[in-house]
Amino acid sequence: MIILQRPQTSHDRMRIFSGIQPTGTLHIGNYFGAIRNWVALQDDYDCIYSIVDYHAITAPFKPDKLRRRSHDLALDLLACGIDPERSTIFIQSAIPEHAELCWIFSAITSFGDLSRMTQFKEKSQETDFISAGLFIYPILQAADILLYRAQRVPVGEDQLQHLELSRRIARRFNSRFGDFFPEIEPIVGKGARIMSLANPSRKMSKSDGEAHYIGVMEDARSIHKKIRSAVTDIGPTPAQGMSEGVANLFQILELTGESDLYQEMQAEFVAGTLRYSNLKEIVFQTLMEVLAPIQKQRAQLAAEGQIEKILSAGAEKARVIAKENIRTIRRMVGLAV
RNA sequence: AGGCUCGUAGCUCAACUGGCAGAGCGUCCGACUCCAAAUCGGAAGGUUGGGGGUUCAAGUCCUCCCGGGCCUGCCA
Repeated sequence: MIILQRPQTSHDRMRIFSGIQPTGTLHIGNYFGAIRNWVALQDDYDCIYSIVDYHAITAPFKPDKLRRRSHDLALDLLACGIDPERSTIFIQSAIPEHAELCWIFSAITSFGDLSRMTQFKEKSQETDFISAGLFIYPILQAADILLYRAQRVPVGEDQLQHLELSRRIARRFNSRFGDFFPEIEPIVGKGARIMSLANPSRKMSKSDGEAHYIGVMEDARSIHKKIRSAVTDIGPTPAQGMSEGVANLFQILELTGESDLYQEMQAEFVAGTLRYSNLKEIVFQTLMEVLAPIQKQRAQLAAEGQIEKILSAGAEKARVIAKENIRTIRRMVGLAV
C-alpha cells in the first residue's frame, strides 16, 4: 500500500543520486536542464549530488585543471542553490568506494551490454585515445547510484540507456547475492533542451565552441554579444511556423519564467510584427535577471573561502553511507571483510 | 617483448628524388541584415609531438624518447 503523503523526515524520504562532470564551465543548458531541477528536488528528497571526477578522467584531461575545475564547479552548484545543509554534495573521488563498487559490478556486467551503449559508440569516435574507462563508464554510473542505494535518479533522455543498465546490474546482483539494491526509477526533466545559438539544430554544448553556448557565470557583455549573434531567420513567418533559432530564443525566454513577456513576444510573432533584435534584447535582459543573482552569490561564496570545508563535510556524510553499504556488499559477495 | 604504421594551424588534411610550411572548415574584424544566417572583403593563427645528429639546406634522411593505431608473441 502506498501512502500518499509527503515524507516528513529525512529518514523516510526517497534518496536521489545525481552527478555532474567537472569538465569546463556550467552553461545555461546544464542549468535549466539539470541543475535547476536538482535545486527543486531538495524540497522532497534526500539528495546526494556528486562532482564526478572519476568519470571526468575517462577523457583526456590535465591534473591541475581537473582539481581546480572540481572546486569551481562546487562553487557554481552552491551558487545555483544546492544547499549543503539539506543535501549532500561532495567530490566523487573523496569516496574511493565508488571505484570499488564499480570493480565489483564490472564482474557481473557483460561485455555485450557495454558494447551496445550508444554513448560509448559516439564518444569513442570523437577521440583517438579510447580509454578502457570510457568503456566501463556506465558501470561506474551504476556504482555511483547504488553505493547509496538511491531510488531516484534525475537524468536527461540521453542517459536513460545507462540507467537501464544500472537497473540490470542491480537486479543481477540481487538475484545472485541476495536482495540489497532498490529498483531505480529515473526522474526525467521537463525536456528543457536548449539548443546551440550558432547552430540551433544541435544541443547546446561546450565542445562545439564559444559561440555555441552561454556560460552561467559568463559576464553580461559576452552573453549579450552571443545572444545578439544567435542564428535566426529571414523574418517572422507565422504561417510556416518558427525557425529553430527563434524557437530556441523563445525557449530560453520561457525558462526564465517571464511568462508575460513570453506571451507578448509570441503575440508579436503571430502578428508578424516581431523584431528579432528586440526579442534578443528581451531574452538577454530576462536571462540576466536569472543569472545575475547566481553570479553574485557565486562571487560571495568564493570570497568566503569555505568551499573546502563544505566539500569535506559533504564527503563525510557520503562516506558514512558508502562505508556501511560497501561492508555489507563485501560480505554478500564473499570478499574480505 | 617483437614487427608495421602514423603524429603538420582549434579541426580535417596537403607540401615531388631534401629546396621560402599551405588549403578547406572554424575563429576575429568589416560590408550586407530589424538582429542573425548565407554571401562578399580583410586579418590573426605554427617550436611540423620532443631531444640529438647528417646536410649549404630537414616536415621530409638517421637516432633516441613520448603518444596513437594495427599485427604477432609471452606471462597470468
